[in-house]
Formats: sequence, structure tokens, C-alpha cells
Amino acid sequence: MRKRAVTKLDHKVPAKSRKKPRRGRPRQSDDGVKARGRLLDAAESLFAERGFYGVTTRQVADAADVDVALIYYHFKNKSGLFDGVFERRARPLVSARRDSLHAYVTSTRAVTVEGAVAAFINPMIDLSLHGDAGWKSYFALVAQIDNTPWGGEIIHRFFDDNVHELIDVLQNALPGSPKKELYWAYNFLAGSMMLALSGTERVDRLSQGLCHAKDLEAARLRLLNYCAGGFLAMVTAERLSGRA
Amino acid sequence: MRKRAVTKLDHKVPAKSRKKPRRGRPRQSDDGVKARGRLLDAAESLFAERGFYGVTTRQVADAADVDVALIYYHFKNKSGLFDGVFERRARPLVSARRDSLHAYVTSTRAVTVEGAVAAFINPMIDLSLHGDAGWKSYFALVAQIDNTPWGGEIIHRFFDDNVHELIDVLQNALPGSPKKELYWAYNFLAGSMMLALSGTERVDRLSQGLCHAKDLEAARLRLLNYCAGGFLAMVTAERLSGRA
DNA sequence: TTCGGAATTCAGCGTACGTTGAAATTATGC
DNA sequence: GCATAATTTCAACGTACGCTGAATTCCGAA
Repeated sequence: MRKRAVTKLDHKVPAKSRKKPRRGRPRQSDDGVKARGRLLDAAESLFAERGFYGVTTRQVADAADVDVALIYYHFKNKSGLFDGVFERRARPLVSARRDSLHAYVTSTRAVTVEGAVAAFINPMIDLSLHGDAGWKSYFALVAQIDNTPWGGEIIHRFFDDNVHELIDVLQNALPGSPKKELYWAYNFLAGSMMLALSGTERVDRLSQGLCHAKDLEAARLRLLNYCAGGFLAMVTAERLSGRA
Repeated sequence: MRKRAVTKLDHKVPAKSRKKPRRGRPRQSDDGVKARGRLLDAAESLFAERGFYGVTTRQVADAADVDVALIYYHFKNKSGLFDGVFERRARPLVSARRDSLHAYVTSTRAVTVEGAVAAFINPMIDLSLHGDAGWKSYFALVAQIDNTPWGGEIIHRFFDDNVHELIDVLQNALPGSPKKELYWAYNFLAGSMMLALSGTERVDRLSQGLCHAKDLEAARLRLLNYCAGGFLAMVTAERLSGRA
């Protein structure tokens, strides 16, 4: 080995001591969880840590305790694996948010900004808190590619409908406010929310231990007040100044 | 060539038609701009597009129109190049924000949240709008690594002092409000701000052309109202509920 | 004028990457 | 029971990666 610097991160995947590699289709009683699922789990976690380019297919395969070639069998190539990771959780997330928004508008008499924002945010926080562990990785991954130039395509493909649903509800809460303002405000909300869900513990270190990013209940409460307050302040400022 | 999929992005760097590769130290009249600077510029732009792992040293060298080996001569290795990119603009940015905050507190009689947030945000927006083109890439890069688990180290090393300065000013604007709340609120601000400066044009597509992420004046105005409103709403909610 | 050091190119080392084809083993439908 | 399909491992291909040592050319100080 010749030096091999590049110390941005350095971590071997533990290579979970596979027992006896046996060729061919596995006996159906082999181990409940199928290789495809294990690959998605491993990839989810690794992509969340280092992004698409920072992970090699062999690392994913090792972490999943299967052969590399299985990635190409199940997902065609590395990009396919990435898409698989992304899609698996996008569907349930989008449904959960849609249901949450719908439940809110049908349960209340007069919709409020706070209520709408809560209905949009809560499913994510609840999944991160009480869903299986992969959700945390997934949100970290989404946060990462959301701030990436090439991530737009995927984000839009899966999440735009959801956002338009939110905007529609918000327009009922703030009648007469131009959509343009609501989109801007949503963009700010998205930035805050993704950083809160990213799992990076910036705020812990910044605040020297006063705040804990992992405490999502604390984050939920504050994010709600902050975003609702921001929305209201923005549209009232817009109304007062009467700009387009 | 064997197939070479991985279509997350596909782009060759144009390889700017180097003229006459001449060995040895260049004549001082060769071309004003030194290779070191050209490498930083090229790396800045490429890292901003695809992140640390998504860029190869050869791509950087080609874009800078110099030999790869120069990267290792000037920066020791790929990580060193990355650090070089990061540091070059961090220093002036931190100074600009410090000066801006200082100018604000000395120029006004009673500091406000809005004023403090403006003093913090404006230097970045102004640099992105009126600084040299590299600033846009730089902010895109910062936005990207800020949402990354491994980015914390660098972000903290360069930007924490600045944030503490902002928090101090904010505490004067909101006397009695606990620091904990201010740190949370800053975290939300940071998320919104970075997304706004990231150069990703999410909001353009989302709003179907109503909003333009490139219109930083529009973003500045709204980000200001939004964040100031959020800060105020958050600390008042905290005061009313009287929680720790 | 000389000479050490600064800045550059060149050619290549060793490794790890994404990907594949073939073989092996089991499951499933007729 | 038998053919076919599904799922896996194995061994390798060709390429591109990060990085380096040596050679080359020019600058600047003595």
C-alpha cells in the first residue's frame, strides 16, 4: 500500500463475519430477511453518512453481508441502488404527510398556519422518533441531497405533490396571501426542517450542550413556533408593504 | 470501455486546450494568475457541484489547466485542497460578518432582532450578489457540507465565533430570553439561510416560476421577515409557557 | 555569476473502483 | 418429476483513482 491519504473520513466497514458462503439460491428458511432488504438498509446508512460518491458498492455489500454482485442483480447498478433506497421510504412518507394534512383540515373548523405546519412536520418527526432506525438515516440522506445541485430531480419527483398540498392548506389559513410568498416561506421552512432532521449535531456543539439535536420533541415544539411565526410575519410584512 | 454506468451526473471537464506545456518554473510574465489560485477556483466550483468524493483530482487539474501533480505540490493531498478551498473565503467572510454586526450595534441606540439578523445575513447575500463569481460556488459548497455528518468539524472551526457574536447581539435585543432558545432559533435560521444561498433552484420549480432562487434581493427581504418573526414568536411562546 | 530553491511537467506505481458472465443451488409451476 | 426461473457466489475485466519521484526550467539572493 502506497500511502492512501484522503482523510476526510476513514472507516472500514466491519465485514460482519459471514459464516459459510454457499452458492445458489438460498433455502427459504435461511434467514427471514432477504438480501435485497439488507442491501437497502446498509446502503441507506452508508449513503446518509458519506453521500453517493463517498460510498463504494463493495462497502455496501460488506455491510449487508452479501456479495457485491447482488447489488447489480437486484438494482442494476449503483445509481439503481441509490434510487431504491430513496424510493422505499418516500412512498410511506408522502402518504403519511398527505393523511396528516387531510386529517387536520377535516378535523378542524378554521385552519391555522400553526396547525398546517404541524400536520406537515409531525409525520417526519414521529417517524424519526418512533419508526425503525432506518428513518433517521433516511432523513439524514434527504437533508444531504436536498442541499445538492443534482438532488433536485429526485426531491421534486417524490415530494412536490406533498408541498403543494401544504400550500393549499396554508392558503386557507391565510386567505388573500399570494402563493409566491407561501412558496418562499415554505423554502425557508424546508431548510430549517431538514437541518433539524439531518442528525448533524451542530446545535449541540454550538450551544455547548444547552441544546440537543437528538431531542426531537424539543425541536418539534420550537420549529413549530418558529415557522408559524415566520410565515405570519412574512405575509403581514408583504401585505403592509404592498409589493408584488 | 466496459459500460461505465453511474449516471448520477455525467460531465467531462472541458480540458481547456492547454497551449504549450512547458516543464519547469513558469516565466513570471506567463499569465498573472498563478496555478495555485486556478486550482482553488476550479476545485471550489467542482466541489460545490458534486462534493468532495464526487470530484477527482484529475478533474480539478484539468479544469484549472495544470498538471495533477501540482495539487500535491501545493496542497499535499486532496483533503488539503479541500481545506484550502474552504479557508480561502472563510476568513474574509467571518471578518465581514463581524464588522457588520459591530457596525450595527454601534450605530443604533436600541438593537432589534431584525437589525441583528440583517447584520448577520447581509454580508453573505452581498458577497454572493456582488463578490466575484466564486462566492456563489463557495456558498453552495458550505450549504452542502453543512448538512453532512462529517462537515461539522470544519463548520465549527471557522464559523462558531461568528455565531456567538450574533447570539450576544440577539440577547441584547431580547433581554431575558434564555440562550438555549436563541441557539435553537439560530439553527433554524442557518438551515433557511443555507438553502437560500445554496444555488439550488428548488423554489423555482416548486412555485412553477413564481419565485426565483437567484433573485437574492427577494430572498433577503423575505428571509429577514421570516427569521425575525420566527425568533420573536419562538421566544414569546417560550416565555408564555414558562418552560426551561 | 553562481547556485539553491520554487514551480512545474512527465511517467508511472499500486490499488480500488464499478461492473459482468458464468457457475451453482434452490424454489416453483406444469 | 422435470424444466425453468430466481437468487446467490466466484473470479475477473478494464479503467480510473490518489499519489509520488525524478527531471526540468526559471527566479532571486549572495
